[in-house]
Amino acid sequence: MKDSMLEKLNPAQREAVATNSGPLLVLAGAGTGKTRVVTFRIARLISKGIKPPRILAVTFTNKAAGEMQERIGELIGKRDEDDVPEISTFHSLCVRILRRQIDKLGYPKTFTIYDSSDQDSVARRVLREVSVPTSSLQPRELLFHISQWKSKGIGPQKASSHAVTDKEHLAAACFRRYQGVLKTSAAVDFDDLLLLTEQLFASHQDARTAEAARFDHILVDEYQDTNATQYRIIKSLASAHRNLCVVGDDDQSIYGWRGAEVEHILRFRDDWKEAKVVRLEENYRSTDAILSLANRLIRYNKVRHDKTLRAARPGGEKPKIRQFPTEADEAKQVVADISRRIQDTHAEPNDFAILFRTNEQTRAFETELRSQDIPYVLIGGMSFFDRKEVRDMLAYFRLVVTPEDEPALMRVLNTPPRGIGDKAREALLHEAVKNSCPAWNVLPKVRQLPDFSSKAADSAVQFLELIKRYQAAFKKGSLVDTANQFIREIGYEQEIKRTNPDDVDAQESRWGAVQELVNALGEYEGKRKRPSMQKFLDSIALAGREMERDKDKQLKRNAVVLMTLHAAKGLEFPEVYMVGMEEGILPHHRSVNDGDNVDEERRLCYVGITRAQERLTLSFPLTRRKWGKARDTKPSRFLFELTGQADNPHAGPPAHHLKTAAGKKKTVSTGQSKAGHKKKTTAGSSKPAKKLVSKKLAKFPKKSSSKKRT
DNA sequence: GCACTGACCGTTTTT
DNA sequence: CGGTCAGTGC
Repeated sequence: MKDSMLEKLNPAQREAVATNSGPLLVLAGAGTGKTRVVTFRIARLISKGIKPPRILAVTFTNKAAGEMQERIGELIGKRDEDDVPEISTFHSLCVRILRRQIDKLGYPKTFTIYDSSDQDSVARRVLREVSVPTSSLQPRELLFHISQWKSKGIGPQKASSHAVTDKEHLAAACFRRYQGVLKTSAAVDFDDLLLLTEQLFASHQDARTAEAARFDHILVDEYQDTNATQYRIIKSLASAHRNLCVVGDDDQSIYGWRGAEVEHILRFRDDWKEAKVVRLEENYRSTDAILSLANRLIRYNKVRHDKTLRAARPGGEKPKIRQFPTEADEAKQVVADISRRIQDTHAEPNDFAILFRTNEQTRAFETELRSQDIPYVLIGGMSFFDRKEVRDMLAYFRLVVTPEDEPALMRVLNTPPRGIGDKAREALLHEAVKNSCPAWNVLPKVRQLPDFSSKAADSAVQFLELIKRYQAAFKKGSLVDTANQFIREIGYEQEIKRTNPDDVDAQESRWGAVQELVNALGEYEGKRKRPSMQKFLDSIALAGREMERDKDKQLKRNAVVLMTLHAAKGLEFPEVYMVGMEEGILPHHRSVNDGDNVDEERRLCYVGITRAQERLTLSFPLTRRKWGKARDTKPSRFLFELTGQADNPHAGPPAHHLKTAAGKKKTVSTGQSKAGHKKKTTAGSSKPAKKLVSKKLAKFPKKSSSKKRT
């Protein structure tokens, strides 16, 4: 990269990019060119003579990592696989460290990574073993507490001293056992990846220095979402050279529920006293009309760095607020609107994003998009890797790599059925617990267990032989060929046919998924220099739902994007639809009821609004079906805040204004005009604004917005 | 040991 | 409404 490229940046951005060494804090609002600064900075360091592998950039999602990699590639030209900066998520970074060092903590190097369903099965087992009825502590709750502790760096030994409620004490007691099961199963969960890395650094100075010495420069994106463990890992890695650049925005902190603490970004200079601070406050992404809504909304948050983003793009189309009778109508009209825009304007499907608070909301929109033949991508949600047949195959693969993996063993021990039933399975587990060894180690001895019939024992031994044979085979031959042979020998295709006797569609779809998985393995194998099943499984565990196969990529390149607000962080779209803007959804009722998390919901809303570049539509249905029954909804409080209608709830916006606005224009427009209306009619009503507005809005359901602007 | 049936219950967000 | 799980019959 040439220094002349710095001219493309504004002074603040240039300052951030051109700082060569020492700690640097970039406080960057939404759309101020954060990612650009990070990528330019990396490119510049390389041009100043830093070897690319000496640079570590940490991102929050795999998607962000991939995009950054691509942009840096554009800036510095394509390089050899071994001569690029390490750009990864916290979790991938920790996996790499642990694959090198975990034996120091007494784990085998072939550990597996458990996903939430594996965790769930461990939790259930633990609760049963200590005979805790699920009425006093549910597996979910246990996992929730464990995860909370782990994200604060609290291990099983320390947990009980942090427990307050009865459930927490119970959970703390189970925590030790849970961790024990994981260890004997040679497994780590997502939180362990971070926690164990931190523990490794704390207890093994040599490992810490060795890992820290790999890098000269560290950059962390989305720093506001860093939790205590992540913070300490970064501190360990950067403390020697102190070339640490963190970039973030406290207004976009939306992972508090996962242990993220905004304090880390607010108190950066406590630990890095000489840190330079650069603020980016000029927003290039959104029009002024959109940005002023966002600014108005976020001011309702009490605790924040006070800052106001300036819009570099004046004017713009006024954002719309729309309401519909039901959520089905909402989906229909939003999709119709998109379809119309694609036909009438130059807009392409990938100019649009539909953003949700919860994954469950996507269904209606998917159906609608499919029936309108508009291509779409659903980010997150139920993925290919959640399908039963895919999970089955992956369990077989996992077992080959890590036979101690108990959930994998339990999953496939009798899939397809080979006569090993509940009784035998219980006996196997019981024996494993008794000897505190992996269930796998019991398999050779099942003939001695009275609860194993000779038939079950025969099957178990045969199963053992099968896995052992393929352990050897996968080490020698090509992954794909071996996998195909493995699957044939398992007899999975016949099993699919047997369990779906009259449903050819289901048979094809299931078997197709198995073949897709093998294809993915093939693509992986073709791309890597040193492919291994273990690394393939790692990438699925870490990237999982975002892992796209090349074929999908082509297909979905130009598609409407459906995703949650959380998943939308860091992205931008010309046209954004935020749907389900109602109380109970955004803010989510769990955030309102269990604690004071409305501020985080407000930030979530803020993140959504600031994704939009040109055009923003907020909508909600007047009723929502839940468990088969339709229930009335209330518009989200954020709608009142961002339109300025919540400032004085007792004066409230006048009825006649809303009537005209909603009736004539068939849309409640937002923006500057509001102030005028509001002023001249404050005398109108003594009712709280919310009630009034919601009532008035309710009178004009299902009217599509007109083109009229204010 | 295995498949089918009805009662129950109710998901925030993610690596 | 739709997925999960315990209980029942073969």
